[in-house]
Amino acid sequence: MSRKTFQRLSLDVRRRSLIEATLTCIARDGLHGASVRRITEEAGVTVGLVRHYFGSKDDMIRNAYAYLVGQLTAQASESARATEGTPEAKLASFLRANLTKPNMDEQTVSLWATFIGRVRHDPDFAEIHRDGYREFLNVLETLIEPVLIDHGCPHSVAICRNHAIALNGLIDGLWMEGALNSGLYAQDILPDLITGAAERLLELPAGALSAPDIALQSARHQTHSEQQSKPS
Amino acid sequence: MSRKTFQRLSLDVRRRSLIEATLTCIARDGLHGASVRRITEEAGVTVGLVRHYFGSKDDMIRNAYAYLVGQLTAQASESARATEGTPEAKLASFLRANLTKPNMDEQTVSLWATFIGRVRHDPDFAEIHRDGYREFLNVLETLIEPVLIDHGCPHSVAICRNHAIALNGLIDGLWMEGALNSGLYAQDILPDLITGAAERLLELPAGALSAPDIALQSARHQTHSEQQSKPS
DNA sequence: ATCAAAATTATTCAATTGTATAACAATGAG
DNA sequence: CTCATTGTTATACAATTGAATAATTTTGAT
Repeated sequence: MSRKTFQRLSLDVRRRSLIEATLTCIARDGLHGASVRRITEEAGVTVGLVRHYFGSKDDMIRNAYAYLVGQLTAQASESARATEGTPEAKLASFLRANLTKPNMDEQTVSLWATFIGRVRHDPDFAEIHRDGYREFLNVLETLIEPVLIDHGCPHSVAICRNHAIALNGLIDGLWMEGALNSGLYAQDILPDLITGAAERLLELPAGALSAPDIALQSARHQTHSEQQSKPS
Repeated sequence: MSRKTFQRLSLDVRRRSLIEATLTCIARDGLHGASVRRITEEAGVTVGLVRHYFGSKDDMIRNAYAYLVGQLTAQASESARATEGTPEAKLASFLRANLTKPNMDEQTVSLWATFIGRVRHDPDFAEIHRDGYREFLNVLETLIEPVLIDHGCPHSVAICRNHAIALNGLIDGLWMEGALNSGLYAQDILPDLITGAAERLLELPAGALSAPDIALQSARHQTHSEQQSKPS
C-alpha cells in the first residue's frame, strides 16, 4: 500500500488551513469533540503536522482563538469604514453590522463562548481576549466622538470611554443572546432595537441613528457640505 | 486492604453534592479537565455513583448547568425583591446586584460561558438556556413597568419587552466583560455606569436610578405616600 | 540530474477517558 | 438480631486521546 501523495505548502498557508479546520471542528463538534485527528482530517493532512507547525494542540487552539477574534474585530471595523456619509451613519452601520449576518451567527457565538470559557485558565487566552476587547473599545470610541460633537453633547475622553463601555456591553449581550436565538423574539428586530437604544444611551435626538433620512435633515445645518451617496 | 467506609445519603443530598462538585471542577480545571474521576474525587465518592445517580457524565453536566442557571436567576430576583422602597430603587438594586459580588464573579462567568458553548450542540442545554433567559426577561419587565408608569412614560407590553431585551443585553455584556476583568478599567465603575445607562435607555430624568435621594424628591409629587427606609 | 533539506506521512505509545459489571457493606424493616 | 435491599466501592475494559518517533517523499538549489 502506497503512501498518501501530498504537496509541500508554505508555512502561512498550512498554518491557516489548520487553524480554519480547528475552528470548523470546534464549531461542529464542540471543544471536546475536536480531537487532533478530526481536525487534521478536516484539513486533509495527518496528525504529525500539528506538532510540526504548532508544537502542541493547545498552541494550535490558541492560534485559532486569536484568528477568530481578529476576524471579528476586522469585519466590524471594516463595515463602519466602508460606510460613507455622516458619523451617525457610520456608527449606525457599525451597530447594525454586529447584529446581522455574517457577524451575528450562532456558530460564531458558540465558538466565541467556548473560547471565553478558557480565558480564566490560560494566560494566553486572557491576553488574546484583552487585546480584542481593547481594539473593539477603541473603534467604538472613535465612532462615538464625532457623533457627540455633531450634536453638541459633552465629548471628553472619559465620557467617550464610558459610552464605549456601555455600548460594547449592549452589543455583546444582544449579539450573544440574539445569535443563540432562544426563540423568544425574532432576531430581525435587533438592528432597529440597538440603534434606538444607542440613541438614548448617547442622548441623541430620536431618529438620529435609526432614521438616517430624518437625521440627515437635522444634521444638515451643521455639515451641509456632505452629501449622501445612494447605494446602487 | 479494606474498603473505603461510607455513608448512605439521601438521593437529593448526593445529587446536589455531585452537581456542586461538577461545577467546582469545571470552574477550576475547565470542561476538558473535569473528568468523572476528578469530579467524584471532589465529591468524596467513587466513579460508580455517576452512573447510579445520573446515568452518564453528560447527564450530570446538564443537571449542573440547570442548577447554575437557577441559582443565578434566583439570586438576581431575590436581590430585587429584598429591596424596599420605590420601583426605581428596586430596579437600581437589581441592576447593581448583577454587576457586584457575588453575582459578578469571574469563576461564575467562566462557568457560564463554558456551558453557553454547548447550547448549540445539545438540545437539553438549549432548553435550559431558553428557560433561564425567559425568566430573566420576565423579571426585568416586571421591574421596568412600574418605573415607566411612575414617570409617565409609555409602558405598553411591547415597549416593556423591548426595554427588557435591551437592558438584558446591557447587563449580560457588562457582566461578562466586567467579570473577565481585562484590566482596561476598574470593575467598580460598573454599578454606577449601568444605572446611568439604564436611565437614558428608559428615558428617565437624570439621577432617577443612580442618585436615589434626588430621584425621591422628583418622584415625591407622584408617590408621596411612600417613604424610604434608611439602611442601617 | 543529483542531492541535501525539510515537509509530510505512518506508526507507536503511554495515559486518560467514560462506562459497564461485580463485589461489598450500610441501613432499616421485621 | 436477622436479613433483604440497595447505595456504594472496586475493578475491568475498550476506545480515544495527544504526543513522540521513524520512515518517506517532495522540493528547490546546484
